[in-house]
Amino acid sequence: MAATANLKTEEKLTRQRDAVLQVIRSREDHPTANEIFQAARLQLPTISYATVYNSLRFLKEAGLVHEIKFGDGASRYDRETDRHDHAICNDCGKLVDFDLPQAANLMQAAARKSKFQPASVHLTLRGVCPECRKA
Amino acid sequence: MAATANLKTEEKLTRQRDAVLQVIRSREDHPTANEIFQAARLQLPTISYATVYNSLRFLKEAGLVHEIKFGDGASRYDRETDRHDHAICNDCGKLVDFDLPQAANLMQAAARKSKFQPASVHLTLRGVCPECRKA
DNA sequence: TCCTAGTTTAGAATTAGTCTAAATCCATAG
DNA sequence: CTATGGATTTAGACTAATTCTAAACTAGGA
Repeated sequence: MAATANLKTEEKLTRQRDAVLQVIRSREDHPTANEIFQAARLQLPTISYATVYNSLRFLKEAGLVHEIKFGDGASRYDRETDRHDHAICNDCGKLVDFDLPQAANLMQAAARKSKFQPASVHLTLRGVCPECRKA
Repeated sequence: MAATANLKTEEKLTRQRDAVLQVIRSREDHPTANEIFQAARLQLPTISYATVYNSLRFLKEAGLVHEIKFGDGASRYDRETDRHDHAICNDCGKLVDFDLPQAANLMQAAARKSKFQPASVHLTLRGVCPECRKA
């Protein structure tokens, strides 16, 4: 029941939604909607593209997955829902999670400068990943 | 000639490219390619969509404008090319620039954690803008 | 069992951006 | 002054990601 712990009683983790969730939880990387669709189809051959998107929206709103958008192509989905930061490789596009607690501490300073009521902060490093550095 | 100061001798700031640059420089906000196209057409009625995109790529590579991608719809373009951070309103999508020099100082720490060779860092605050907070 | 609300499905529609090929521009060589 | 060729512009076709639509399906309560 761990998977449903965050769900309100009226929310249902249907077969399709669970399949999408399991795909994301089973992967180390950050799959796109299309990659999730391909993988989910192995379990549930009739699942449709639209259902994958519907399920992703549902899971996101339930706080079970995290969406990462960088504008470079498709959104990616992350099983890690705690606050964290990202590094993106300028050469190959590889996306890596890491946590820099100091970044979280800058939220108040950022709120002061921008006059926004803060909700979250997120730091993005752009650079070259270890693999591309070698090549 | 300030506009062309950064251009290599073989690069040309054509009429179309200059029109696109002037649109971006004349605005306080961060227009999308489509908004730039609409505005540029007032000056240069035959300019095409593709030329706006070609010009934006050219200006970006020349370092005269900055592209901001958040995955929420279209890329936005910014006349501010120095390093800076952004706040995005979760309610209305408003995008605001600010500079938090402390964020730049986290580049080395982020590089260490991620093992990337760092190129740039950028902090994003999500929250509610002053206008939406009132409403 | 029947009803209804919510969910899933397939495919059409939309949106942002890129590609292509023909037309045009413009600097320079003759 | 004119011809030439490389770069640029144009219009529209194309692609990729995502959302929308409407019909079919499903599960739980009366």
